Order: sequence, then C-alpha cells, then structure tokens
Amino acid sequence: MKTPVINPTRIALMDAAERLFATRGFKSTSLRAVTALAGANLGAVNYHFSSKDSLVIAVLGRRLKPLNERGTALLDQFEKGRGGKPVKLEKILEAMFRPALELIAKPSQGGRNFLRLMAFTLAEPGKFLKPLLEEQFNEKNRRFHRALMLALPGLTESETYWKMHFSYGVFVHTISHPHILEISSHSLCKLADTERTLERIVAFCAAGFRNPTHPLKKQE
Amino acid sequence: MKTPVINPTRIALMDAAERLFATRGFKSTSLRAVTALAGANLGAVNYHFSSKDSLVIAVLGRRLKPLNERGTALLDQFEKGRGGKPVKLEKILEAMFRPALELIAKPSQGGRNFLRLMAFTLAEPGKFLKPLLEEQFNEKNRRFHRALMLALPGLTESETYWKMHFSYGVFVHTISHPHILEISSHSLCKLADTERTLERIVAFCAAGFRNPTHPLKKQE
DNA sequence: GTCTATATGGGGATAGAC
DNA sequence: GTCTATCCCCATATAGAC
Repeated sequence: MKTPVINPTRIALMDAAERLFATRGFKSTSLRAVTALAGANLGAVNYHFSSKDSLVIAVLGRRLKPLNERGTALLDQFEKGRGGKPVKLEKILEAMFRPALELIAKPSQGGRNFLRLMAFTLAEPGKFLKPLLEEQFNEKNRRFHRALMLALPGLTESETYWKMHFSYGVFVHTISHPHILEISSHSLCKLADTERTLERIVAFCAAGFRNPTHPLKKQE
Repeated sequence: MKTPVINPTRIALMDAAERLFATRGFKSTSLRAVTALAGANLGAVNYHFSSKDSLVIAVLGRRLKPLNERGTALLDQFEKGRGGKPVKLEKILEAMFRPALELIAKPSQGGRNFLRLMAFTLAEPGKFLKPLLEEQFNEKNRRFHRALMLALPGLTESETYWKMHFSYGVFVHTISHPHILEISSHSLCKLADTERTLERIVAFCAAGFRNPTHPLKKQE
C-alpha cells in the first residue's frame, strides 16, 4: 500500500470531494466545484490523484478500512473473556453497526458525508467502485457470518446470509435516508440520539434473526 | 393529469430510458444513448418530453402510481371481510411489498429496471425528484401506518414509523442489491424464487415489529 | 411527427509558467 | 507544489428542413 502523503491541499481536496460527492453525486460534481471548495486550483486534483476516478477511490478508502477494522475489533473484544461461549446476537449486531453510526454522531460532519457517499456509491450501478467495496466488505462479512452461525446454531448458512443482508438493509436505509423517515413520520422520528437509534436497529434485526421464516399463511 | 399520449416512439423512449438510467444512472446516461437504444433520433426526447428531467419523471410516474395503488388495493382487500378486526401484521407487510416484488418476477424485465432506477433515484441526493417521490409515497405511508397501528396496539405512533422505515430498508436493499447478497454469500442465496423471498422479508420484518426495543444490555 | 445540423455551454485532462 | 491557459470532447437543447 502506498503511504498516503500528508499534504494540506490533498486533505482539503478529499474533504471537499467527500462533501460534494455525497450531496450532489459523483457524476454531477465537477472538479471545478471540488477545487473551488477546497480553495485549490483546477489542476490540483489531477496533480494529486491523477484523475477524478482515483479521487473517489481515495475518498472511500480513507474511511472504509478503519471503519471495518473497528467493527471486527469490537467483535474480537466481545468474544474475548467469553471462554469460547458464543457472543450474544445483540452484541454481534452492535459490533456490526456501531462504528459507522458513531461516525454520524461526531459533529465533524465528515463522517455523515462519507456515509451518504457510501450509500450513493452502492446504488450507483455498474461502477468500477463496486468490486473495490465488495472486496473491502467480504472479509468483515465472513467474520460476522461465522459469529452469527455460532450464536444461532439453528440457522442454516444461507438463512444467516439472508438475514445479514436484511440487517444491512435496515442499517443502510436508516442512515442514508433519514429525511425520508422524518418526512413520512411528520417529524415524529429523528436520528438525533445515536445510542437509541442503534438500540432500535439492533432490536429489530435481532428479532428477525430469531424468528424462523414460515410460508405465508391464510389469515387465522 | 395530462392524458398520456400513446405513441410508439414515446413508449420506446421511456423503455430505453428506464433501462439505461437503471444501469448507468441518470447523469451518466446521455440522450444520445437513449434515443439510439429506442431507435429514435436525437431530437425525439426533447420533442416528446421537452427535457431530460421531464423524461425521468415520466418514466418513474408511469409505474409508481399503479404500483402504490395496487398495494393499497391489496390492503383494502385484506381488510374487507374481517368485519372491523385488524388485519394480521404479516398480511399488511405482504400488501406493502408484493406488488413491487411481482414486478421483478415478470420476465418482461422492465420492472426490474424500474426498481433499480427507484433505488438509485432515492439515493441520488438533492434532486428535484425527491419531492415527487415523497408525495407519491406519503399517502400509501399514512394508509399502512394506520393499519399497522391497528394490528399492533402496543406500539406508539413513532415506533411504528421507525419500524416501517426499517422494513422499507430491508425491502429496498434486497431488491436493489441482489448481487451483493449473491457475492457475499458465495452464490448460496439468490432472489430467484419471488414467493420465498417475500416470505423471508415478511417474516423478518414481522418479528422486528413484534419485538419491543430494549436498551442494549451487558452480556448475560 | 420525424430527422439533421448546429448552437452553446461545460466537462476532464494537460502543458508549461511561476 | 501551485497556478493558468488551453485542448478537445461530449452533453443538452433548438431551429428548421423534410
């Protein structure tokens, strides 16, 4: 891995890009806008990153790796001191989502931008970025899948994957479209309290994990 | 509402746009690509829709209205013949998701494209499209929220909104990123069987609805 | 109603001065 | 390392011929 050069302009460019990509999308954000917001000149991006595409990859990579690492570290920590007994389902889910949720809590606002960008990037179809992301997540996925299988010995491998996928859906949708929740609930619900949001998500998903899937029956 | 003119070119343009927007995204799709795929000429879009923006709105509106109407119709049907007794939670969730899921099942492929486009549009930030969508969904939302409150009298209004939001998350993520599920599960899980997928989603969300949210406790 | 040609603007990337 | 000027391509939208 290349050692990232610590350069104020470089950082400013990434911050600006993170914010603009997150609010306007990748294609709709011009390098002119990025450099202007960063207080740099037009050529700066191409000098520091050599292309617009590489800039996004850099922006994503900067946060993604530490984020996933913190998740697995948290899981490790929960596993330690249990003497081989499986970690409780709720704790596993907490380890899955807490790091990303805490990014939102920080007022630094950079994390919020990043998570929006992540959601957007996931949705953006056919992009060269997807392989990168999947690669980034595959290890974490396997790790958590194993923990979940241990915690819920009744589930098959495939059922566990399905429910992991559902849980990611709950999480991604919640953090990337908070405004939808706010509007549809007529401002009754807000993400303000991170800890409470995490509890809600964890409780919802945990129940889903424990409940076996039955064929849809007729009423009564 | 303007009566939509039935014109083969117009239809072909919408189909082409639906497919291309869904696979490449809105901004990355040029009118050149759309008209080429539709077998029309470059000017056609501006003649029939007057702008690229209006084209997307037309493409979304074409499917969104009937889709939501079918959902509420299904709920109506479930409510009928229950003599005032609340509809069972599972049936409500089924009514919420079945219409969209059935779009995928059809081999006509247009529905799949549309759903991808929907997810993409939801993610696309700051777009003029968002108000339109929210407006489209607000009525359906209110309708289902009422049904859910009746089915689960123990929940507060706001808890019900939260869990609806989570459920949409499960659904949207599942249908818009099937490849993520496939890859992360090493091809163990596929969306092939619509009915089974619906069952899984409904079971997962129903459990989440029934489970109360508790503060995260220490292990054991 | 359909097509072609074109107007007009904006984009990413580059080369070369400082 | 930073900035400016510029190249060249591609986009949307329009005007006007058929």
